[in-house]
Amino acid sequence: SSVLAVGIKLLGKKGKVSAAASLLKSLQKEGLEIDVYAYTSLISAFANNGRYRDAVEVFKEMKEDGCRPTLITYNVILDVYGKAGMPWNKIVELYDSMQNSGVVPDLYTYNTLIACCRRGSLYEKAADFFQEMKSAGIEPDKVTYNALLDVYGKSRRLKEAIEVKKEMELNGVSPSIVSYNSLISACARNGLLDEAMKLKTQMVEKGIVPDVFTYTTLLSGYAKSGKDEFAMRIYDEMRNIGCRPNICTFNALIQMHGSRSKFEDMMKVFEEVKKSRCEPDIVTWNTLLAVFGQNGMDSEVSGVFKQMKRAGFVPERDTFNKLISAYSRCGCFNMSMDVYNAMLKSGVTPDVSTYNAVLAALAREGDWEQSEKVFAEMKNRQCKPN
RNA sequence: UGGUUUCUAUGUCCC
Repeated sequence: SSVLAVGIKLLGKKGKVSAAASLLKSLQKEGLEIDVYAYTSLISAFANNGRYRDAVEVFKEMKEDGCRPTLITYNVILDVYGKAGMPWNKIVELYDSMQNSGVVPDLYTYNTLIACCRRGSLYEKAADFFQEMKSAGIEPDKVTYNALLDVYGKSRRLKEAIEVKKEMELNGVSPSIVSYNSLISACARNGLLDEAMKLKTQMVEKGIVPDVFTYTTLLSGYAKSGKDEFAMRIYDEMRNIGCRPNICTFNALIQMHGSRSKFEDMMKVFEEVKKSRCEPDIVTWNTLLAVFGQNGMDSEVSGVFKQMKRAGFVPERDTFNKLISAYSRCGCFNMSMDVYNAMLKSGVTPDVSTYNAVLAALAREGDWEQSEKVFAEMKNRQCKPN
């Protein structure tokens, strides 16, 4: 069975996580008892491939199978809950059940819990966990500080984020490239590009070389502030110093040009992606869909959707949401509803954004009868209107 | 430590 865990891990690393899952299933059918290592590896494999729902399913199955989760299993699934954007009470429930079954949280647990607080700007909760771990005698490490710093940054608490940087320095943990990138991102998010550039200078003075994260953050920050020339200057600088743009960098450029309706520049970047031995990812496809959708270019939307599927992408909820909205904005009401039905058929659960997009489409069409039905269905499915 | 876990960048519905 240890062999199984290693096999699952290897398949997961290659992105063949479905194969890993069926391997486990078939061995189980043959009567092999699946151990906690194998289950945990599979959960982890799903998580690394972004398939959080499947990861949670495996966690449920392992418990039904009578297999007791270990500390590591809990740590992995906590991370999954955070990345999947599970509601906070679910995360707390999991943390409680972990402790109730006698599993003692470790450094990783706390780091993961703090990282979970980034969603929803739960900086007070993060601070509580930070205290709790210290009371439990666990020394925060660089990941702890960086996670906490990032929570503050994402909660628009720049001052507190900077305080964390000071505190880590006082405790003998030097801010790393992650710390700087996180702070730069926090500044950029608040439109403080001058501050962001100062931090970049500071990191260089400390001997830290800006990386593709740094540059992409700054590029997108300038783009969002409407300072396209500065954004392009950043892009030039990164290439001049030999920092290779990756798919995230290209996506930021595609978004920048697209939002200015500079379709030719946008498609040039899209071509550049292929030239650079990069593969378009789900963000690339969703960005293109959104841009064409918002500009009423329905044949382009369909073309992109086809290309995306040809490239082997299985549309997820985000994509469906964007398509529903895109077709509706293009005046293609029927197409928009077809997408909604296709989404339901493929087993993807609508979320509040889906319902908002569908309701908006129905509103544009003036179909208030149907929209009342959808609104009722939304409440039936326990989906809270916002 | 038999193998599995934690931190930073790009896209996001409605208004």
